Amino acid sequence: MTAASKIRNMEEFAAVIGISRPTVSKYFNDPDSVRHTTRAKIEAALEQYDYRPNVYAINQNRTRTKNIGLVVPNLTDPFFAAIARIIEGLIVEAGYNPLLLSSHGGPEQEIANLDSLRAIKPAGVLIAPLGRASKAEAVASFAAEIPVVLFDANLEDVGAAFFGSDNAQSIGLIVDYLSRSGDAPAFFEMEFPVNPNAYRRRKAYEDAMGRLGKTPMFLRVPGSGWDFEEIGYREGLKLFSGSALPSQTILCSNDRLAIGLLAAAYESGLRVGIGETDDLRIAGHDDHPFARYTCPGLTTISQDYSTIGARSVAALLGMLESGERPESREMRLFEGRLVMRASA
Amino acid sequence: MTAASKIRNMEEFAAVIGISRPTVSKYFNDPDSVRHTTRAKIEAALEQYDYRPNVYAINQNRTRTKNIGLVVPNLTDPFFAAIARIIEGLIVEAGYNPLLLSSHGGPEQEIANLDSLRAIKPAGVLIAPLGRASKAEAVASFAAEIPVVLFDANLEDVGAAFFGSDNAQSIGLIVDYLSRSGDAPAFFEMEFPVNPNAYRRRKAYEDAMGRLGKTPMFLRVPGSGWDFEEIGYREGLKLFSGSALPSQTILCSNDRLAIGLLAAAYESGLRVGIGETDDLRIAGHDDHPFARYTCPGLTTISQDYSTIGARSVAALLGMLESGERPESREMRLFEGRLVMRASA
DNA sequence: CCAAAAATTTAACGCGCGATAAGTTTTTAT
DNA sequence: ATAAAAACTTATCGCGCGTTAAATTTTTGG
Repeated sequence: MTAASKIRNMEEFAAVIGISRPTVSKYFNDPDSVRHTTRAKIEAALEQYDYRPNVYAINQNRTRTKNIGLVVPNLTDPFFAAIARIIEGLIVEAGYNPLLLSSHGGPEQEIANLDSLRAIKPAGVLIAPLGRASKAEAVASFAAEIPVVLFDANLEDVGAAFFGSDNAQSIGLIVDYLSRSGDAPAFFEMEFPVNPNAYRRRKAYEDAMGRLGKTPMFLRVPGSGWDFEEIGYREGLKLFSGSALPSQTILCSNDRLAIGLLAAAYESGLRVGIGETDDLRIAGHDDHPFARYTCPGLTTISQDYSTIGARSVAALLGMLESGERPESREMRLFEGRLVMRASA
Repeated sequence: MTAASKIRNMEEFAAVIGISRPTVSKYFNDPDSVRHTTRAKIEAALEQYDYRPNVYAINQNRTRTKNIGLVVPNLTDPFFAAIARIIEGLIVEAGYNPLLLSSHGGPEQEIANLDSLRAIKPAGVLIAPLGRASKAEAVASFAAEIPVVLFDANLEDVGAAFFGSDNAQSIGLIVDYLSRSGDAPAFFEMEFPVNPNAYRRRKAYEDAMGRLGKTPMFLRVPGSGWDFEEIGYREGLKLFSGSALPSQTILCSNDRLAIGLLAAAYESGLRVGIGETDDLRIAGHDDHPFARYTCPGLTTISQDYSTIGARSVAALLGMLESGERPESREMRLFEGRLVMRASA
């Protein structure tokens, strides 16, 4: 376990085993490429001495490393923290080295992230773009240099593939549910959302209401940025103190808005829930990690992000291992699942 | 803006400017070390050609790089996500390159993180240890090799410095407040917490109650791991359906437990708040980003983590720039601030 | 046991940059 | 203007590893 003399480089390490350096080098690049007896010798030596190849020397002459970048819009959002964690695990499992970067909600940071990634010559990059705020050209030119797969939010024709949620399906599902079980919902959303999914959900809501022969009711509130809870709360207070609502059921564009709205309803003395005596129903979308613990628990749509993550990673690894980009851009949307809780 | 011929390395870059490579090299290591006229020439060329030094070649012969590791226990916890973001910003500001790693609540991952950090030869590392679950010896031996500053949770004598919250002060403050404004609080906590701060808070609660001449009332619930909301919720349901509470005021060891407990209270039909007609008061600790949006808003203690982050980074940078470790281990605890909301 | 195949060794180069020593040019101060 | 100081150039190593070609050894299959 303890090494008397510290090994300084691969040469010395090879020497103490009694194996040539090129063979050791081969081993580190692919343990199966050497005879199993020599592999055993090397691995035995690895136990004794704590030698590890110098990553900088390894990568110096490589045009591509074993690093995979993972860029998310905002790690402060538990939704992205959770999906990032899943994807990180998959990358490690595949023998690559994940590099997690958060854009903190800003397109400048997103571009800065891509720049730092360029510097480390990643094998590939997974990006959940900021969306509307994304400087799409910058991301596109990055994707022209380095294999990129997008997830969560799409940018038209950028990257080799996109995996996300089927907003049309999921919003349709929850509008349907809400309409069957009570009033058809009004749609609570920001006037100028940062995320393209928000626009898709708006459209999906409109379509779903149309199918049911009902007129869409929009509760469009001012506010920009990523402080969704704050916006939901602030605008909720206004809403509940003002004139009558178009519907006693409110579907929020996402859970974070709904969390703010629930707080506003509570503070306004409105009872939220599906009971006879309740004043209001509120539903969300995303199944945010905290949606279980709102008061009452938030009825919402659960995105299948473990599948989204898995498929995104698989698509990227496919490109890396084949060494070629797919002839056509793959794009898959996965269905959401209705999660019924007490709020609607 | 566009370069006809791609620059491949520093030699070529120096050639197109008409400057020698060593000078260019000097520039990249310290832009102020060259004459301002040559600096201007280089920076003008940087605009034209998109040359960037190969980070791997730069770091190959360095024993220390410009990388600073940042290890947090769990990025899924918005509290750590927020503090990580602050610290990241400070590191970038200082001209270093942050590397964010989450231990995902597990000591194995924490050690794995330290191992990956070792491979990139960081100048220094900031660690918020898992605490009780941390394999302290592993962290200590890491700190013997590489400059380390701990924050949030302390490990006895590990690292060059520790910055955290003064749990004795903050718990004292909120116990005092709760006692003055109503019943003295019972203390809701996990039986075997993962975090050493939890033990300090337990002790602080005991002391604070002692100072007030009251008998501590512990609500110790089973549960381990990091699913605090789940534990608070599950055990809260049991608590509220069982025998009478020792006090109508409950102070939770942290906000995430409180969030779960609030959900349980709501579901149990208990009204939480400071009003005459309310059944129960609940308070927390940490000022979790979502504490504003619970129903009712959660009274809690706000940790001064912008100061904790700033001091931690400053201490580490101090070591790096002086090139020597401080003779004595610095340890500072910062006071928490009472945040009064409707829950208590 | 022998030939063919596979694995390994030896020797050597190159990657992109940091670093240094000695010589040259430019700037600064008197 | 001139000497000293500062900045720069030229030349040259070395870092730790990947990679290759040719020579050698070991393994495999018949």
